[in-house]
Amino acid sequence: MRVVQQRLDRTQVVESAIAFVDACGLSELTMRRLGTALDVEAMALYRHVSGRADLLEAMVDELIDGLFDDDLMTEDSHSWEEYLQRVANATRNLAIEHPRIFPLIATQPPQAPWLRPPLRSVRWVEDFLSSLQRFGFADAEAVAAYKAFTSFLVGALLLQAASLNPEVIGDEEDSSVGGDLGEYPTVRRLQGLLMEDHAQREFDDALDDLIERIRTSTQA
Amino acid sequence: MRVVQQRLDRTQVVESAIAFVDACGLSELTMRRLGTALDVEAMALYRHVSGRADLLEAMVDELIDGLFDDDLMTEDSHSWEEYLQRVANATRNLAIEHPRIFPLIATQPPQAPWLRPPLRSVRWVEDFLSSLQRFGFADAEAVAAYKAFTSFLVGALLLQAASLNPEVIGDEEDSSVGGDLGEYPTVRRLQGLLMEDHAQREFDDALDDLIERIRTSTQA
DNA sequence: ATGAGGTGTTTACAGTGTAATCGTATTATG
DNA sequence: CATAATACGATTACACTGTAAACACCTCAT
Repeated sequence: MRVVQQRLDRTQVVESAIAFVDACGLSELTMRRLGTALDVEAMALYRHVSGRADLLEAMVDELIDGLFDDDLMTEDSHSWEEYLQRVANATRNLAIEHPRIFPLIATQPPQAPWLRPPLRSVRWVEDFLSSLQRFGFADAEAVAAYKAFTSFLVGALLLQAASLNPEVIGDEEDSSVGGDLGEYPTVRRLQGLLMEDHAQREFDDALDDLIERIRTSTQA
Repeated sequence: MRVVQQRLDRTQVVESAIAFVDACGLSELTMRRLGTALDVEAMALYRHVSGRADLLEAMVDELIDGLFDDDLMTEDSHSWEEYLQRVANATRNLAIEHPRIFPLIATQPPQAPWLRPPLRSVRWVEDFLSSLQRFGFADAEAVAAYKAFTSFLVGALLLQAASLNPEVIGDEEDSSVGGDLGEYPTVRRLQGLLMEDHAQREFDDALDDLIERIRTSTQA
């Protein structure tokens, strides 16, 4: 966690907070506890962070801007379809690596009303829109694609992250998870199918379909 | 809020909590404050609710089960497409009427791992699956539709609710919301388009597309 | 009338975010 | 290098949170 180091750093605070939430969950994150994790009194954090709200915002910003460093993002795309696929999978990796923080990314009020989670930084919107325009998208088409794409990501990945969350209630191995299910015959019959995990395939299918939708919408 | 009444009621507690969050936001909801809103000491709430977490869960359950009472849900659908449209629009109404609670609906860990927000009650899954099967869906098709449909709803409506949230940061009337935007020429040029609100149309379009996707996927 | 639960109140306590103040270590300036 | 300025962490303090425990009352079946 914290090595021998004399001076604290905002980056260090934020990264430790991310690690802490990954390990213990968001509700366990406390200024005092994060302080002891950094071997520092709680009030020391306020030199680098204006408060808990600012810390949460900084964690989200850190992760979202860290997306640019994903391997998928380091090389250029040769088509807008490839670009969308790279961004989608990089974001998916993020959701899988930080399932307890992703709800925050999806939920925290953005800095401007037109910034949409999870691509909620001006830098990302610039990259997204300019990339699509580089491949011939008109203004309105690029903006429409941004909105549709962010909606898709939030929907697919928030539920993916939820399924990875350790604090989900019913994870007994019993097949009759919810109790009797006596009045719900269809659910009981299909429970096996409901529990099957095809998240990766469903994600890819939905993404392919979104790409197809964007394609026909820009051709028209 | 609370009329003259001698005995408190769990329903009353939960409904008051919903009204309180609608009015003041989730972070303002406090046992003490909800108590005074009900003209009661905070500890009295614990007779009807086992704690704050239980209260939040009860609020979500109340709203989700209340979906069945929406006008759109009272009459039967004559096709699975119509059913999906009714459920989608009823949920959309819910998100619009309670934008400050919808993040909770989308985020709160479900009672079983195979329950997906926002249709996160066994009763709703039963209704959804059995309805689709009534229109000829095979087992796996109905389950796949449930997963795709819930992802769509969460993505579209969480961002819709966020845009309605009063606590969004930048709502100055200034057109240069985020600051300079000097290094982001595309964003600056398209900012007007980004701020335009076509939520209803985008929702309908995405829903139509999802329906089309489900149709072709079940025919194959 | 009498007992027994159920319901609201009071008191109490550990834990939270954070404002204010105070030394000290670090850095900038001569 | 010496000194002044500043940044940083520690300490203390306070209002507020969720909730456990004990208490008093009201309601109601017997």
